[in-house]
Amino acid sequence: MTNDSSSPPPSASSHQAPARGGRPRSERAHQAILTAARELLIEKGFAAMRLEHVAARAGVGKATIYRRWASKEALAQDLLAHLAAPHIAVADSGDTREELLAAVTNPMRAVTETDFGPVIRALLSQIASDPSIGDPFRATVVEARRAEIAKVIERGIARGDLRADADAGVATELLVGPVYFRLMFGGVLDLDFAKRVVDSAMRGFTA
Amino acid sequence: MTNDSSSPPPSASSHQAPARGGRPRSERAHQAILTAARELLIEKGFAAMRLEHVAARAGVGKATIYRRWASKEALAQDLLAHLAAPHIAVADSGDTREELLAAVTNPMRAVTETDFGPVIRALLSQIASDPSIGDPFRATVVEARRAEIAKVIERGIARGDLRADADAGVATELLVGPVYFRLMFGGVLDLDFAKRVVDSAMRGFTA
Amino acid sequence: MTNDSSSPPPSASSHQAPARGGRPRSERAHQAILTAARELLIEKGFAAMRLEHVAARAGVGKATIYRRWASKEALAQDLLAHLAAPHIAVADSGDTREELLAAVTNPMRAVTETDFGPVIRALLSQIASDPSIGDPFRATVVEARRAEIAKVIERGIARGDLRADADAGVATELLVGPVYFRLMFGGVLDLDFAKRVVDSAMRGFTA
Amino acid sequence: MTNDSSSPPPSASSHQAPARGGRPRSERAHQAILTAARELLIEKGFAAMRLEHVAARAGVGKATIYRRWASKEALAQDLLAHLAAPHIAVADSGDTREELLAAVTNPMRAVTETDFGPVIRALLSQIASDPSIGDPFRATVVEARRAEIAKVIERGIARGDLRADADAGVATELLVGPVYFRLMFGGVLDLDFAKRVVDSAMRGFTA
DNA sequence: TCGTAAACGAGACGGTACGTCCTGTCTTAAC
DNA sequence: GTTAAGACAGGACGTACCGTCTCGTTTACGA
Repeated sequence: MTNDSSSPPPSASSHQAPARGGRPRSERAHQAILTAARELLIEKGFAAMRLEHVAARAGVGKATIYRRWASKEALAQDLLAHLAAPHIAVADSGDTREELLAAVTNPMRAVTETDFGPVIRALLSQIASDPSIGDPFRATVVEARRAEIAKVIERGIARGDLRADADAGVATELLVGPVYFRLMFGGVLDLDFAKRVVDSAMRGFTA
Repeated sequence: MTNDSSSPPPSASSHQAPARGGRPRSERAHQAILTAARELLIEKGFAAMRLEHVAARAGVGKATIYRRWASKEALAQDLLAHLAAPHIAVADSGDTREELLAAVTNPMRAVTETDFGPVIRALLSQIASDPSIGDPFRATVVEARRAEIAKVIERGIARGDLRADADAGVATELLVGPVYFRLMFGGVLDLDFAKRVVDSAMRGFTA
Repeated sequence: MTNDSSSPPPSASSHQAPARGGRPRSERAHQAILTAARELLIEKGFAAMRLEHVAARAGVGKATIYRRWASKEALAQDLLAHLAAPHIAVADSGDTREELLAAVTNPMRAVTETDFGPVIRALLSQIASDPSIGDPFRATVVEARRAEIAKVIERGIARGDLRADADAGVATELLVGPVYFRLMFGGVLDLDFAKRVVDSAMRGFTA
Repeated sequence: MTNDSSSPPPSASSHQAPARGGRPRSERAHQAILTAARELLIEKGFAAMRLEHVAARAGVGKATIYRRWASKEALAQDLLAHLAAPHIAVADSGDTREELLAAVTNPMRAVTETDFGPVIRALLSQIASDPSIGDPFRATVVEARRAEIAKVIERGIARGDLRADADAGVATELLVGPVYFRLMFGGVLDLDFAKRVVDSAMRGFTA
């Protein structure tokens, strides 16, 4: 992208006013809306979350919400992106097992210890069915995590800890899939679970 | 009120009329409702599916729906249970790898080749967040699949194909988790994918 | 009217449901809406009368109002027609002056002693500017009054009380115009005023 | 704050800026607002006239309107007063019938040939129901017309053309009432009508 | 020739109401 | 006593304006 930033539809985020004169948009209102939306999304779920109630809880007029986000979906996606970002990176620790464990515990902790858990729980259907939420989420959060895990596998192969033909193309599924499976379908999500997933994935089932 | 047989909630299924005199319930209406509900759930998603539209498409009054299901959730769960049942069992084939592959391809085919796919996609949030849908689903479908896979692992160990300490407690997550991960977050769901999941899970990543 | 009653738009009144099956429209709701609308129209005026408040005061959903009247204007016009009807007729009393006085006091009393006063005050602009209200009002109420006064003039001429060329074409304007003038632009509306209007109109100003 | 001359409400008109330093009010903006307001009042009526649209059409910010007029009512009343003023005076012509005719044709022409017609049509309800518009209108326009007609009657009596007890207290109602009656309730407003009103009022109906 | 001060166009603010739609319940006539 | 039809009270939708409040800019006056 080399254009000089003048294109009106703010492709990625929703933060900018459409520029020029007039009273600037209130940052206070913006944050109040995001907070109220997160709370109500968690309390009521996506379907039962009412923008009318978000506005009331944020102490804001409905128009102030619609000025920034075109729909409930867009607001929810913004929320999701903000919450997911901090729990993706896996640092190069020198210890391959430790890094694989981090690949499991990162999403697990995000999901059990932060608001990302209830929020993504509330939005699973939308991510899976509604491209207007799903596509941006896949393009950013999911791809970032996949890339991070691919690097873990590469480093493990380079260290000689993992076999040379370890399948990086399904590693994310094998390591993170179990976490989301239990998020949806129940089962404890603790460190022991994470370790058993990593052990099984490393050693395999075969005798 | 002195009768004791008229209590409305039919504990298990929703199929029986409360018996007694009067015009019997129409089987035609029942099927028409389920079909219309399935179609609209797939077309619009759970949140945007309107009982008003279900009634209209089924050529039925709204009261006829409420007489049989207490809520939109109950109707959706009924739909889900009917669609999930046929894709769980894994036959004893004598070949452990083949059985593990079936444990992956069973849910994968259900999800890609039948209406179970779009329906569960539409209901993921409800399953994850709403116990009134999630609990029955977990208690039946998920537990049945978990038990089926546990038997596969047991048979594999008995045959000597799998190591004695293969962790059956996370095997379902390792084999089926990847399928749901891709269902939600994108990625092809084909036989090659299933084989790579099974291979990785059997051999492990370690050198 | 000889048509077979199947035409859907109820040309005159707003009372009939569009017929056939289903729950019939509630007469209680209908009356409650009319009462609440009359009260609020008088209290607040036409412009500041809110259908939301009419609904609330009547204990009715907004849709129940919109099912019967297409707009605030239609509801107001219905109100007006009901209130105007009883104050038009002038009985043949045998006394011409008495009948002319009745032609003045009839609208004067309607306007000062009944709800017709505040209601028409609130609707003057609509009657004068909006044919959808004005035309029906003119065709019924105004024409009826004009015909009634024409008969009074005729009887007066027949009795020899009025000159043979008394101009019936402007008699309504001369007798009723003053009442509406004061309704709009202020001035007392009492029996003395009515008598002075009648005296002036009978004797004329000329020496 | 210790000054006592800065109090904002300019008692009579709306034209003066509150004086002192600063940029003077723009006469261009003032006229543009009045023009846009007149057009929209005529096009849409008082209730549907939006200050937001007035501002847009005048190419002016909303605050610029509110700086000059406290409300939509005040703006409308200003409009009305400006338009009514030129059609009130009745010159002493020496001919009583001619002057009485002028008393009828003055408001008739204002109403049929100038913007005063559509404007007052749009404001009748407000004049009749809302003292904030009605009182100033009565105090200026109506009283001025009443005084003008009283002088016509006086001159007519002095000339011996009218009877000594001709009732000046209802003359305005008798002469102008018919014009407003037809403005509201329909009927042609032409010279023939004016002459018939004057003839009837002068000669009376009595034989 | 500069502040100082107010008005300017623009547009966001917290609200209220709009007219539509949907929910879950209720009421009818027909079968 | 179930059916299709449809009215009911309630309440959220997304839009449109209200009257107020910043903004950054423009225009005049007095120091």
